[in-house]
Amino acid sequence: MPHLILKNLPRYECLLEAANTFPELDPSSCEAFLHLLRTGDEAFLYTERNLTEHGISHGRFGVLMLLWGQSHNPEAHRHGMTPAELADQSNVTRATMTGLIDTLVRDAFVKRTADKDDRRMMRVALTPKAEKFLERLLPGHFQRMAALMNPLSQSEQKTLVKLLNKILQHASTLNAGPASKSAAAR
Amino acid sequence: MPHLILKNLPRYECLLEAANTFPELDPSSCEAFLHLLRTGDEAFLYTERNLTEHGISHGRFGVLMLLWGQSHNPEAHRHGMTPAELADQSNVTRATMTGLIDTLVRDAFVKRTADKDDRRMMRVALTPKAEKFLERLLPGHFQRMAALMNPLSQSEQKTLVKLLNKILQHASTLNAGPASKSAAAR
DNA sequence: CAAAAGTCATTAGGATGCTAATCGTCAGCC
DNA sequence: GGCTGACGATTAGCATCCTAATGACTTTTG
Repeated sequence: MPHLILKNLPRYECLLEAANTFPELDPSSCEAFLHLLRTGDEAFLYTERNLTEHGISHGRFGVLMLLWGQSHNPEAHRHGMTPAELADQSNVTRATMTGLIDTLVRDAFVKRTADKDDRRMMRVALTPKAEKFLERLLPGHFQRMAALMNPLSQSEQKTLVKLLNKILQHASTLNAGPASKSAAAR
Repeated sequence: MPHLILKNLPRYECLLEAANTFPELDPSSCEAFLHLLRTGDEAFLYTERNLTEHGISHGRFGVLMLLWGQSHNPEAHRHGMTPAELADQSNVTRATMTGLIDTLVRDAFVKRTADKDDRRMMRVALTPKAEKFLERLLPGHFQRMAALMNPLSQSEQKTLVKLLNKILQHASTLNAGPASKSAAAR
């Protein structure tokens, strides 16, 4: 499930040429956009391979990390999280979260317990098995991140983060803003 | 199908703290990695919304763009491309490409014709309907790319591309290299 | 020339994640 | 107390993309 289906990005000259046909095309923006998606795909692929080798999908890993982060947070108010909380802090729907939790329960990585106060809710918590699993998995995972960013000096990494953050902030407002159904002329 | 399941990236201090538990964790690399994936997701989401509004999936759009690029390439040797060529230049398998072409044929966006010389092969080519569709769709698509990159000056965009390219080159070798089955200790 | 090996497209079956609809529970209001 | 509307979790059905296996065809080789 790559974000960009193109393996070889177009040369800059091709973008310049295409801009003759489409005046809306800004070659510099387009180049940056394509590189962003392509690099993100490749980086994602590299870490995901590690996860699948350990028999866990990316989505399930994300849920484990969310729970792990919460269980290691001193401000944590309660034990475990509800499926709704997990879904809200992820980029998946509640229905999808139900499915993710299903498979995690099947593999004994999390436990579902009914909330005492509100019987609509469930609480999801890591099992010791999951803790051990993460302790085995995470070192390699972090090593891969470091390996990926190896060609960049620390200051280059800071620059990258700064630039990406500008885009991220802007994209978030763009994505959240036009919930008004009609974003483009049809 | 986001790459990163985390909506809110961890604060840098949390990474520093986690590095105490996991000495393999390089906070700066980790931060850069997470920002890369997160920003890529958000940027992707923004352009994909435009595509779904026009009733086309991201994968199908990619195939159309590949065919469009080839048909506008003066060096193009022959008319159309084979499914294998399309799959090789994409990030999907040949089986997936068959499915993508199926739906594109159903929507009359491409035509399948048998290759005269090699009867194992098919040739896939855009229909006039697809050309018109792209001419209608692409301006908005390019505008979205430009809008996304708007907060960055042109020189910042160049810097971003340069940094991303370093990562991309390195990640490509990392991904292609260890085809030797044993990438990590099990 | 004919068997073996390789290539191309496709099919079958599975995993993942979505939207929409459903069921149970809670909270406000008469 | 008993409706009514809102919310939490789940289910059902769908789309996408994967791996592995299959059948048709071409090329190589004895």
